[in-house]
Amino acid sequence: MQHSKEPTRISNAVIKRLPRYRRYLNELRKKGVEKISSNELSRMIGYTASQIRQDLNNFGGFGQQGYGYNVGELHKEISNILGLDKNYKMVIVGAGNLGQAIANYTYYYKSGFIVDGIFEINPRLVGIKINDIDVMDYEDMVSYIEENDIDIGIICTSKENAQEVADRLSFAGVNGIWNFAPVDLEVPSHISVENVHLSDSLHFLAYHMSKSE
Amino acid sequence: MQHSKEPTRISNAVIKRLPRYRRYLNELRKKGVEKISSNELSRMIGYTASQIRQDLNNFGGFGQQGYGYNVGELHKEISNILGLDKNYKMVIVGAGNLGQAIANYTYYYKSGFIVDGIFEINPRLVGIKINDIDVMDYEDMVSYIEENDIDIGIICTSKENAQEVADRLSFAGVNGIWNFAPVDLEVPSHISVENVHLSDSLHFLAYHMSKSE
DNA sequence: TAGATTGTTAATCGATTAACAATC
DNA sequence: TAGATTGTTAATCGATTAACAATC
Repeated sequence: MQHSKEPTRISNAVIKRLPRYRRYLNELRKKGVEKISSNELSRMIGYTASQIRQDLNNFGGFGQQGYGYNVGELHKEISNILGLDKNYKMVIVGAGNLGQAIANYTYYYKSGFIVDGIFEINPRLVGIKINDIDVMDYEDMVSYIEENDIDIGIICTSKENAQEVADRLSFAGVNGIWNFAPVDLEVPSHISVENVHLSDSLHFLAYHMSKSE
Repeated sequence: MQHSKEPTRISNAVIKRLPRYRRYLNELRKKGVEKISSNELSRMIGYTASQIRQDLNNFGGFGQQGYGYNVGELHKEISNILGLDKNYKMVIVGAGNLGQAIANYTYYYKSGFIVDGIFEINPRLVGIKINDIDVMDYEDMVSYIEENDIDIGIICTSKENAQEVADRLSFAGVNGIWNFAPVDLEVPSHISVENVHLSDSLHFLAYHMSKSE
């Protein structure tokens, strides 16, 4: 009860649920729904009402007793908590299939994640454009990141090159790394890493498929 | 102590760690390392030795007291547990950027996941090949899946179409769905769904970036 | 045999759920 | 006011870690 807000560290289990809350709230908002109770949300999302209230109260009391939560307001609060009230400048490293796919995949633009450039070693690809984004020489990456205040590096290289790329991104000063290479990276503690391990995901699916037969 | 093995359900927390164990064991194997202790593994992977032993003992005693674990053997055991001792036939639904990327991304081939076909509504794309895989008419998907014993459907459509696709895949008889659309699907309980929610992943990264400043 | 390391039980920690008083 | 629903504390459940006996 002393001091300001957010005294305790919030667990990742809670944070992982926030984007999902946000997605449902966004759908409700688009449908013109103004108000929602934890019970109604529970029925939609599948988490218990108790958990929803518990989760939200980690960040403050967004609801109103006897009424529920205001959909638009809660959506905005969660967006803010997630850090979506600003834009993020990103570069992709590796212009292979995966890098190209991510350059072309514009879904996340809406929430302020902008791909600013693509870096590649293969000289054949340097100079072309993908989805109107320049493919540049990997050797020029560090200076580019420094000069353009890039926030996030997206690693789309082979697993053999991924650590070297992570080192260079860290040195250049990104704050976050979105890693698609199937390897765990070592980076300075002030840099955040989020892994998308597609093969792990597929193996997890395989497990459940082979069990349910 | 009665009955056969695996009496209790294994938690997803455990299963999620298995692909990671497997990756490290594979690297060790390639380096020619034959034997590893839970303590050495712990130092590499970052889980506690206790947790590693606990995890592995959910499936049986793969180690030898006073010695440790045989790398090759353990790798194989984990592969089997995950269901990687067979091949999986997959179809991609949606030949947009993401679908094309996945068709081109051949990383998971190595572990027996084979893309057999791509289905698309847009008639302009029907008939072309992507990475030597036929793009076929979405209308023909159900019969194709039935005739070719497809195991997994990969959903790369918009979120608006994803549920309809999931319904059709379920009807056609796939056992698993790998869902890249940013929406949670409803499917019969015997079908396994694994979500890759790229925007959620990016939002999770954004949270940690904005907190560590 | 002595040393090492597993397999497994017990203790701890953390996350989820239940309950209910506060309050709109 | 009565009814509804939150915010929050307490109870439960499950997962992780510690400890150690079993055993190679």
